[in-house]
Amino acid sequence: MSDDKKLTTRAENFSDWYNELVLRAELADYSPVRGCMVIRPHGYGVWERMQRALDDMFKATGHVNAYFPLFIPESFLSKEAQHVEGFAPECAVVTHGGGKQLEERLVVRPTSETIIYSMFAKWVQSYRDLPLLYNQWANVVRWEMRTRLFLRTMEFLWQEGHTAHATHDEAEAETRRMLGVYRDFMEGWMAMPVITGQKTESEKFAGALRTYACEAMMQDNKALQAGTSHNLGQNFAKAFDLTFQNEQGQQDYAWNTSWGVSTRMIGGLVMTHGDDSGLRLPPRLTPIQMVIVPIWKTDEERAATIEVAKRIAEELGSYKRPDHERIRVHVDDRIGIKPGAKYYHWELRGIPLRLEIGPRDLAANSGMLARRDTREKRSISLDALRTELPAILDTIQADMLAAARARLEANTIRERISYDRFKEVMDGPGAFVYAGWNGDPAVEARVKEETKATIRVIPDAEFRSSEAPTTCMVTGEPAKYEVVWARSY
RNA sequence: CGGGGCGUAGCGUAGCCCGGUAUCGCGCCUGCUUUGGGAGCAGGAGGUCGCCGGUUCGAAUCCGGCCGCCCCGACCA
Repeated sequence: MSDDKKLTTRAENFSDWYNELVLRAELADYSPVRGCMVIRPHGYGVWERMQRALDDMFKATGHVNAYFPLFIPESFLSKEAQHVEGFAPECAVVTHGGGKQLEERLVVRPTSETIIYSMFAKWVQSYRDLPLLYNQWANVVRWEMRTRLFLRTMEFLWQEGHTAHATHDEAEAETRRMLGVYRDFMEGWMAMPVITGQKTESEKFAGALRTYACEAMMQDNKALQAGTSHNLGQNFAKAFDLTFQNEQGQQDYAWNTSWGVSTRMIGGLVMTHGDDSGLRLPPRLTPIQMVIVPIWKTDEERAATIEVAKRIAEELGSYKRPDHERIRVHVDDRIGIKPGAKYYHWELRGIPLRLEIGPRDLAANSGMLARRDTREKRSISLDALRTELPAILDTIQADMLAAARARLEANTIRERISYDRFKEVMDGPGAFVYAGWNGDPAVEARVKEETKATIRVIPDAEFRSSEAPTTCMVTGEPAKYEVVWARSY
């Protein structure tokens, strides 16, 4: 795809901007199958970085990976009433195989609770077998009516954690622990600040006791649910006869949790950090951290600058360097393309650093280093790259989080506002609005109907306002909770 | 599934009302000259005009049907 045209700006049309950016930065493309996308190497490279970081965090919190089948017997889904009600309408179902109609239809997993807990039931007899702390990296299918690249596709990639515990409290602690892992990942790796909290009844997972979520604010001030963690109670254990003998010798149902994040996070990354020149990738997740653009006039200069560039790339990226000192460098040695065109190319793709090396630099053993996030450009000694780059990348990572956090705060409303004012805000610029709620689902439904805004979360303590709201924004009745309202993806 | 828009070369488009097999830009290929913020010139390749049918001597264009995609709604990670 060509790089020569300007992007639609975010102000002109945020939605067009997003679609164009995803396509032109070569993160993904539309596929021949409606609602399904192809994740291209640049996008998949980001996903691989995400997987690696998260997988390390899961392992460090005691989890192990396993893999369960893509196909689930249709009857499994029906065993948990809420679950089937929530997922049946969006399931793809296999009716034929090998040219014959199947005796029992197979559902293509929309999520794997049922098949995983059916297996857990086989493996657990005693409290000594607990907890089971499993995770799987997989694809799932949900037959969506309306799709958008990364944000909602019919097939998507994710990880789903599934655990079984002896007590409610252990399961609750696990649910909260993994929500914290997600938050750490989103803030520490994606540089995307989130609000954590509990979902209301109407927004919780089908079959869960409680659902917790990480909500991030996109640049159009809409919320993106970026990760969820569910305390499933004993609902699935009862449906799949997942029982164990406890210390007292009695049979008891296990307590389950499940938690997941998906390729949707890549959409969140784009809408958190992208600008009108293209993508901006945080250093910890970008497939390429620095691109070197050699500049020359003569053949001799070309040979010399490319040679130096390649030597630097090899040194900095050597597998012999310790992991935290290794820099992912790409040399753009394409011939016949002017340096300026290369700058635009890599800026569109969000590469955090660009090093320009021309004949003048070579003579001084230096290069021009440009930051994608701030567009700052300065001279740097080539000998200093090795020692300085890790700190520069850390700075970019931190600055991107700080900028995103400042934007979140600038578009958050905490002062008491009237419901009329709330409607204006939602119809206008949008915001995260902290307000009192009387706890009535009917009020929630009415606000959604009238403003398209929903309660994103009942925020965790650290996010709540210093002075709790006393009245419901909509009815004026005493407030039961402080909640965060916003339109969402 | 309701509302709106659109299908012409890899991408974006003109032509369609007033039928005569296709315009322009970008990209791509070759050569030469270029290369510190989107190169220039010359030559060249690439299209069953979404699909099926109808009208006609003749259809990108008119008529009927179908399919697909995008956007807005209901649903949703």
